[in-house]
Amino acid sequence: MEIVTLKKLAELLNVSQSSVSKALKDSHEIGQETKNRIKALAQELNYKPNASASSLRRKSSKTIGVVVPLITNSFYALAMNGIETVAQAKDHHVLIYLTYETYKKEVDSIRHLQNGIVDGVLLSISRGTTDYEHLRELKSRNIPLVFFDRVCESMNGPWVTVNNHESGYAATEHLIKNGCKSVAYLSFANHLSTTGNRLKGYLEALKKCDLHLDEELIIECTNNDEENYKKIKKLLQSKNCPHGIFASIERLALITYHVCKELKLKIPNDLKIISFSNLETASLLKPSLSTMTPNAFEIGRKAAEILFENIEKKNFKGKLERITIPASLIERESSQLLP
Amino acid sequence: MEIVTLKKLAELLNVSQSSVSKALKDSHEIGQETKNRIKALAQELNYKPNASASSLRRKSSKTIGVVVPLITNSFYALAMNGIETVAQAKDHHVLIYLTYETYKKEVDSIRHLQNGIVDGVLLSISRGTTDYEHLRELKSRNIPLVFFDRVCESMNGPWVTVNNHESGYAATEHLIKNGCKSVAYLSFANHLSTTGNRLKGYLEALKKCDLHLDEELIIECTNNDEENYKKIKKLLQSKNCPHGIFASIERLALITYHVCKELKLKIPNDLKIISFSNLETASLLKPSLSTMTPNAFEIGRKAAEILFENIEKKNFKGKLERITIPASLIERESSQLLP
DNA sequence: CTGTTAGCGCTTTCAA
DNA sequence: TTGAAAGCGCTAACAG
Repeated sequence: MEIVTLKKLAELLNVSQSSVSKALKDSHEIGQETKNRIKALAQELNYKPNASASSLRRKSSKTIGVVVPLITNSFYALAMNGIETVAQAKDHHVLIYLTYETYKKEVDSIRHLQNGIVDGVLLSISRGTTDYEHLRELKSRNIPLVFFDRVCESMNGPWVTVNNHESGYAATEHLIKNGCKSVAYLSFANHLSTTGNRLKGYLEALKKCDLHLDEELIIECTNNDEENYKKIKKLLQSKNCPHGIFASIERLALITYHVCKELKLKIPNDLKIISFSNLETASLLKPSLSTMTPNAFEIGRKAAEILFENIEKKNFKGKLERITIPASLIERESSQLLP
Repeated sequence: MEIVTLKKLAELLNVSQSSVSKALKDSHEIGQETKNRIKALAQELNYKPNASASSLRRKSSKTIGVVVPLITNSFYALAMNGIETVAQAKDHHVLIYLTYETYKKEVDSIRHLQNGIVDGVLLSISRGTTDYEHLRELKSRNIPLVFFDRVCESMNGPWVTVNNHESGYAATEHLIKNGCKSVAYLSFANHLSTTGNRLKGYLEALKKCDLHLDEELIIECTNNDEENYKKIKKLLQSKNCPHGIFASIERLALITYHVCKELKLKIPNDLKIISFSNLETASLLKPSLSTMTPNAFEIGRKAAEILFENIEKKNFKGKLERITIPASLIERESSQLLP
């Protein structure tokens, strides 16, 4: 089966290619009569505009790109829904790129997006990224960029994220109030704006509550879950074993649950836990997991909204929107105060 | 900042545009000397090939599209990893489209993919899809299509999926062997190849085990979780309350857990549960959830592999690959045989 | 080894 | 209201 192009339609109808193009876009320059004929044939032959050609020409594509580190993280899955809601209203497609927390894939993705393929980009930077040249390139091509969740504080761009510092503070304070005399922090990539600020909140809470800061209670976790498991196990077996654990990301809380199972530690009796998380099953776990829960949907929605503002008035230098949306502390069994 | 194109590089270096193009592709037609000069300048000026232009010209884009109903489902999140592994090896990008279980978004996505933007498509069809015209269009444009997970049995295409019938049988039989005299099936869109075949397996197991088939124990669930909650609650409150429940998808098992919590039903004492699921937290739930677990990564990996076979020998009519990968029965507390 | 040339399919002046 | 023509940036066949 032959592929139908504007040219072919034009030949078949004995009109010019440009008339066909205009007619299909409902341009006022074309008479109703001709429009109808053209549209009818296009429909019949199942004409589909070639996306590459039109974006090459127009340098715009009715598509936005979303670049995220992982999708096995409930936060991103939910944020995506918020993004989609807006994109749909604006009649744009959404392309998702996964970076798997690596710098290389992030650069690749941004580069792929750099030419005509999208009108704007939403990005949550990956763990491996410390250099931002690829983002500057993107901006230098006038492709609007909005950070969400993990933002780049050293770049001059709009963003939407969680109130990480305050929430980190609140989570730690919650554990202390519920009786923990020592609290460990399971860290993940402290250079990231999210987990880095959660750490700051943790430190601040220790100070305010007059708890001694023990460096050994700050566990540096990575993408390697087996290692994380070992580190956490070691912590919980040491005589330095803390009363409470604050996990900076949900994966680490789950690993802690597994370790406790192995070591037969009772939560919250032997150890209290709270975690940043959007996990749907938090309330069904044994014991149910106390969480600091970001409003993922809203963060996605708002970021997309700002992106479209930037796309629509590309040349207008508006104010720099940087929005912080509070997370909610949801107290469940894992951090319960015991009688 | 000016955008750098091949033409500009050519002018600056006093060579032809085609030489630049070839040099950057490391063509053997170009001398080492010239190559070096060209590459150096390209690097310096931060040249980025225009993806639209080159795919318009080559009619190939080094990109594949993956269209899935949802990403808040751990199966798809994991399958994506398998797909990515292959795509990466083949030096292709992956674009993800979410259909949110709707026919409209599936058609939109497939149409968007229909021109030049991708070299091939992986698809798990959405709940709302019953008409396949959009897929025929895709094929008529010679864009290879491979189904994964939810396949379209009435279309003549390759696929990779779970052994749904057998697994449905095994899950049901497992409940019966562990003492359930009656088993309910939480269905979801029986017209889908996955859940439809699970239902068949369920029915077959009832028959083989001489259990009476009670139509009222087949609960038709939808995308509306509130309604699903009500339906399941009604089932568990009725005098017809089954001994066991087999959930066709993981969301429904979680809802059942919530209902049991509300009704203070003890699992597995009052009710045993097993579910199709790739949920990471299955073993941490209270009680831990018995699952029939598809090999999501492998399904994604294999589907991508077949897609690339199709892309690479586009005109070769190879055999139609239709692969079934077995799921694993993982017995946990929720379906335990009681003493 | 290097360059010339002709488009890919579409949009957009500008002229009729 | 319609059409002619130029060109987006790149590739590839062909010539030198």
